[in-house]
Amino acid sequence: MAEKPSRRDQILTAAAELFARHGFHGVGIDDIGAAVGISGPALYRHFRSKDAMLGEMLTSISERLLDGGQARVDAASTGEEALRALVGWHVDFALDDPALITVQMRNLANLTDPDRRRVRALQRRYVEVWVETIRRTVPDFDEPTARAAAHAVFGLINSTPHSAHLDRDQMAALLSRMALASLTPVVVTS
Amino acid sequence: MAEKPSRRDQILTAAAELFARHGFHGVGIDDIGAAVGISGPALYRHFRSKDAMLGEMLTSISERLLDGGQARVDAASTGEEALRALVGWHVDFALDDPALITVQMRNLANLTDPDRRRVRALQRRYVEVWVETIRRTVPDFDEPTARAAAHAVFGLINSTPHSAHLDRDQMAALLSRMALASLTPVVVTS
DNA sequence: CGACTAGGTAAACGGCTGCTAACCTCCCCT
DNA sequence: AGGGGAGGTTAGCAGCCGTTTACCTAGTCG
Repeated sequence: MAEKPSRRDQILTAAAELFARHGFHGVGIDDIGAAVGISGPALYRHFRSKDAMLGEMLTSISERLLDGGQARVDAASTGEEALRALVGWHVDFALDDPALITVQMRNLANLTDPDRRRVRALQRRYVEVWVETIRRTVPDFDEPTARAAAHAVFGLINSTPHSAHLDRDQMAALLSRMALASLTPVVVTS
Repeated sequence: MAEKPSRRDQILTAAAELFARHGFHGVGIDDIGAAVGISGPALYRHFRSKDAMLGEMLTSISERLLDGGQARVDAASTGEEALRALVGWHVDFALDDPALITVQMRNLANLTDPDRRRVRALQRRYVEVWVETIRRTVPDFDEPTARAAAHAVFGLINSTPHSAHLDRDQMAALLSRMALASLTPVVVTS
């Protein structure tokens, strides 16, 4: 049925789950192996090192976030529509891949220097997409304020992993509504 | 002579800073010692173990959060006033002690089992204070929704450490405004 | 059919790190 | 005046864990 979950990706998703739960240093190479049925150093047939796993994981997350966000903004015609699409995109991502979101939030410090630089650059570009979109619809925010607001909205949406007591659709509706409301304190949301 | 406050607290704040920046496992005992001018195993004159430091740090944070929040709610007369006070309290805490907030968010998993249970219990009570206060002013939220909303607001406010590009007062104003707006999507804020 | 490769195993090594041991030195205190 | 505790120091151990090594299979293919 489901075609080729190519070992590498299988390992990456299992590792993401473990990293999210126990932290990068709290997970051993043997734990990751055991999670995919093989054991221990067999992982080195697929990755150069444990750091490389985290590096690939985080760069791919950051790329997906940036590309998806950019695409949604480009597809929107009005600024308000763009903001709504951006919020929806990030909410969907956070709800569908809570482990990846958690790892991205917590484990930036565990990256090797070149990897961290790359991830940081991607994240910065993603934030810029948000900043521009926010300023289109909330003109009374100057740039630093819009940037801080973007980070605050990320925090709001990324809180998902800590509260799974609602089902997916309710959670998506709640988070979108709160995120948009937080950004448009003066305007009445439709 | 129960109080020997300086050294212990000095160590705890230094350790909090380091844990926040590099993660619990990313910080060595020697690093913590060096940060307070002494070196290495001298810390064991003050703490039983590295885990004990984290345990004491997190329980004290959780107690401070709970006590302060409860006090502010008790001092308020109306529900809306209580919510505003609660938001202000949490914003102040996050802005004044960003390292503690970061550690509390990221390093729960590194606690020993009994410590984690204690901290979890305190956090749950703090969340309950929020849930009750939210439901007083946003009656169309049922309890699980209010709980999820509380976590979302925590995420919003706790985003502070990731965006320090505004000065304290502006940041406090922005976060409070966004937090309140996210919780009262229908009502116009005064 | 034989050889190469992809992917897996178990065993061992080596560095890092939390913690202990042994010792030192002020300072306080009857 | 001098003994004991509070608080440091350095040296070293012990265990964990990422990585390497050597070896073992199945398939694939010329």
